[in-house]
Amino acid sequence: MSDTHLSVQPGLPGRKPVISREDIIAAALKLLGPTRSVSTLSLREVAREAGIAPNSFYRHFHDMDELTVALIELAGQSLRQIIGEARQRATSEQSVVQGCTDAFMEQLRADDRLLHILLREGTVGSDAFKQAVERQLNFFEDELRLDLLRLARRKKTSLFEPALTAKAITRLVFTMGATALDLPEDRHPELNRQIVLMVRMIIVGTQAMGARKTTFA
Amino acid sequence: MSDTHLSVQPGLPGRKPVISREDIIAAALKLLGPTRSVSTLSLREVAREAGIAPNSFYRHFHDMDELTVALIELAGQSLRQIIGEARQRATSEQSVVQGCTDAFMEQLRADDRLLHILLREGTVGSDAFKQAVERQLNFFEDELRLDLLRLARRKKTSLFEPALTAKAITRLVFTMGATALDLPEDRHPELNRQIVLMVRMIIVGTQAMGARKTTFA
DNA sequence: GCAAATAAAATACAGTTGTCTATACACCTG
DNA sequence: CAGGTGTATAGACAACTGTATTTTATTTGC
Repeated sequence: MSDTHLSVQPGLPGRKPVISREDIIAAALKLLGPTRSVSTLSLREVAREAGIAPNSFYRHFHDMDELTVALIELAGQSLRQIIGEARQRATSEQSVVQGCTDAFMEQLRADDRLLHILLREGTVGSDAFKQAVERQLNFFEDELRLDLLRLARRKKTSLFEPALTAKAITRLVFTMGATALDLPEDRHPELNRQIVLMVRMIIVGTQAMGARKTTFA
Repeated sequence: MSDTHLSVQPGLPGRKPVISREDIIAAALKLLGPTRSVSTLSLREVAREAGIAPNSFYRHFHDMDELTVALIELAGQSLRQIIGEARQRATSEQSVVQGCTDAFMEQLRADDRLLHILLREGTVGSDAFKQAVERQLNFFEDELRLDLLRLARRKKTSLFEPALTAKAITRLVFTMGATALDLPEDRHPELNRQIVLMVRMIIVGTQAMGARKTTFA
C-alpha cells in the first residue's frame, strides 16, 4: 500500500512532478507550531506554502485527512527511531528509563513539530486520526514493555503487569511532554526532573506490586 | 471582572435580553461531541444553534475565545464538584482513590462534553486556553494532594513528594479518560480496571520511595 | 405619550475555504 | 516531428466565515 512516491520509474510518459509528496509534508510541517495544529490547516494554505496550485494537492493526497495521517505516522516513526538509538546507548548505563526519558525530552526540544502532532492530533479530530496515533503509541508501549522485562530480568525483580506498566509510563510521559512544549526554555530542566521521578514512582510501584503476590484487582 | 450576567438590575431602561450567556454556553455544548472540539465551532454556528443573529453573540461574549474559556471553567468546576461529592462519600470506604477514579469515570460516561473540553482544549488552541485548562487541572491536583496526605496519615505511611504524586495521578487519569471517550461502552470496565491499577502503581511507588529515604534525584 | 436607552435583527462586505471544469505544460514513445 | 499521457495551473463557483453599519423592537423614566 501507499506506493505513491515512485519518482524515477524509467519508461513513464507525461510531465515530471515538480513537487513530491514529501515536499507537501514538509510544507505542512513548516506551518505547524505551538499554536497551530494540523486540524487548523487548510488545503489551500498547505498548497500555498508548498508553492503549488490548490488543485495540485489532490495529485498527492486525496484529503487533508490523508496528509494528517501521513504526518502522524512520520512523527511516530522518526521519534521511535531516535528513542531506539538512545535505548541502545543506554543499555550499559545506569537506567534505561532515564536514558529514554532524556532522549524523549531532548528530541522534544529539538523539533517540536513532530511531537506536537503525535501529542495533539490524538485528542482532536476524526476517529482515523485517533486510531493512527493510538497505533504509534502502541509501538512505543510495546518496545518499552520489552525494555522493562529486560530490566527486571537483569535486576532480578518481578513486574506487575508489564504491559500496563508500559502503557502508564508512555501515556504519562507523552502528556507531560505536551505541557513542556508550551513552557519557556528555562523551566525544562525542572519538568525533566519531574517526569523522571514520575516514571520512577511507577517502576518502583510495579516492582513492589510484583513482589508481593497479593491480588490488586 | 466579568460581571456580564447582571440579568435583573432594577431600574434599567432598554429592551430585555431574550437570551442569556448561559443559553449560549448550552448551545455550544449541544454542538460538541466526540468529533467536534470547541476550536472547530464557529461564531455563526453557535449563534444559529442558540437561535440568535450572529451579531447578537457579541452582546454576551467578546470572542469565541472568551466562550471557550468560559466552557473550560464550567467544565472544571462541575467536574470538581462531582468528584468532591464522591470524595466525601468515599472517606469511610476502603480506598479514596478508587472512589474518586470511579466517580471520574462515571461522570465521564454520563456527560462526555464537559470532560471533552477539559481534556482536549488543553492540547490545542491558544495559550489562553491552555492556561485556563492548566488552572483547572491544578485545582484537581491540589485537592488530590490533600487527599493523599490524609490517606498517608491514616495509614501511617509516608509519601514521596505528594504534589508530584498528585500531578502524576491527575495527568494520567485525565489522559486515560480521554482515550475512554472514544471507546465503545463494553470496553469501559476493562479500561476502568487499568486506570485504577495505574493509580495504585503510583501510590505504591510513592509510598515505597517515601519509606526508604534514599535520594531519587 | 415621548424620548432615551438597550437588545436583537437585517443587510452587507471582503475574505477564505473546498472543489469542479477546462486548459496549458512537459515529457516519452513511436 | 506528431500523438498521447500524466501533471499542474487558471478561473470560477457556492458556501461559509467574522465583523461593520444600519435598522427595528422593546422596555423604562419622565
